Amino acid sequence: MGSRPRLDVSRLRTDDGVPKARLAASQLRRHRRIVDAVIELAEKGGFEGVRLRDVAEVSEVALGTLYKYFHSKEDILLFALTEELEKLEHAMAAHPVDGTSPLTRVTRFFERATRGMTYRPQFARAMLRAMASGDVQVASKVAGFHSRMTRLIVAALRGKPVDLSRDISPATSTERERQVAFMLQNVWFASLVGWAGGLHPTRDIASRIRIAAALMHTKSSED
Amino acid sequence: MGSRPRLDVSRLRTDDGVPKARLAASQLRRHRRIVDAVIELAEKGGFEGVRLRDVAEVSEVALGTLYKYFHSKEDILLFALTEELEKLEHAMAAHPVDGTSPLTRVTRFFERATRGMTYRPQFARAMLRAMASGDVQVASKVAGFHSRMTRLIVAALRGKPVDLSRDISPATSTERERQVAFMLQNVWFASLVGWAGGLHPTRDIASRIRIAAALMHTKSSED
DNA sequence: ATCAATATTGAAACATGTTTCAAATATCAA
DNA sequence: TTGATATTTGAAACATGTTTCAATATTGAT
Repeated sequence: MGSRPRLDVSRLRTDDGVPKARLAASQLRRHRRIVDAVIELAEKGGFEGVRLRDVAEVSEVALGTLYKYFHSKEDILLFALTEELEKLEHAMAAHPVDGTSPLTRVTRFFERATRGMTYRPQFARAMLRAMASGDVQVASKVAGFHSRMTRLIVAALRGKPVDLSRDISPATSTERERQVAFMLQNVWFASLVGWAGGLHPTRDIASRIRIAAALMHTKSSED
Repeated sequence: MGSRPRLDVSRLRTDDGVPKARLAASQLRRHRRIVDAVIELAEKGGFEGVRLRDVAEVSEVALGTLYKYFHSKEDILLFALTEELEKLEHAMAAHPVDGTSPLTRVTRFFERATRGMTYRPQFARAMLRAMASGDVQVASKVAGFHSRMTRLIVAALRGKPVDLSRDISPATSTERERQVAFMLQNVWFASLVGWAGGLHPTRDIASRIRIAAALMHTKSSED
């Protein structure tokens, strides 16, 4: 919260993750080194494994500089999460999920998303922890994540490829679709957190989603 | 995680919050002073407002002793949350929610629960933050919280008073009821977190629950 | 190439959760 | 009451996220 960096280098990208122009190549490289170092450390030791002094050392950047680029430890992990989401978006655009009913498709979508998260368990745990930090700073980014996920879910419900070029706006989906997407995300997130805490195995995540979708009678996308 | 306290004073209560016998009265008093101090500080400054050095000072207990009674800052806040849940349980037992349909009743139940949480916003934020900490230590307590909430939700769906004397067991509810309860809790929690992060007003919490319940066709408790 | 503006470094300091431990107290059975 | 045992205290130390700042380096316009 306190004082912002004097020079707002941290605005390399907008809050939505859109790259801002006008950034020296060396700065982009520094930015990447930082993120890569965090990923590397998170893969080994999860959230706690990411010690910022180590991040600074691995990425060959001064500790103070880290804070010119990011607001906090959580902020870096959220950035990494955004990159994961981008991968998922591209995968969905290139290879839309198939299946004959919205229920099947949406279930398969979440299976894919879950696999992407749980493939590197420690890294996933670190990102989840960052999301759940409850920090106000972070909450708005989480909201952005949410609306991008909604777009993907709606596409899966409809059985159409996502149109990534199209802006994210409520106009592209019905109220009902957004409500369903909202709930499924809630269930997905809660299940991931439970999984991360060791309360249940990976497989349960998918089954909860399926149950939730079924409960909402996700048979046809309008009903 | 690390080393447990040498002498397990911290087991004043079991993980479920059930008081264990055989505790000197002076220890119970210390325990209470600690919790009260945390509540007092959390009401003023939320999660960050709870500085353990202050807790120690206000409760007139040495810092090291705090850690004989609780595993962490989150642990104390979770204890406070459990107490809130107990209040809710007693309120529901004494004055069951009424309404002619499961949808109405469950909605009213969550309105009551929400009011109980948001009445002291900073305190609520602190408890939510503790819940979301992602700590494994804490995850199992959250699971316990979950099943107690499930019992209350099922009672509301059925329009019967909770039987607090009855043990919490799956046998007391149908699969379907538990699934609905699970999802509503996910939505409730996510909405509370969104509210805590300033993303939306209190009123939206109730409306999301209503929408979620309606989506699941919570018209009669078996259907 | 030179200079002014801007960014990075290195190192120390700070804040706060958590741990440690010897000395002082409290508790309780005999 | 006394002594053995268990608990609490007080104070310092530790770990790690975050901030600060003077000295140094980089960059971009001229």
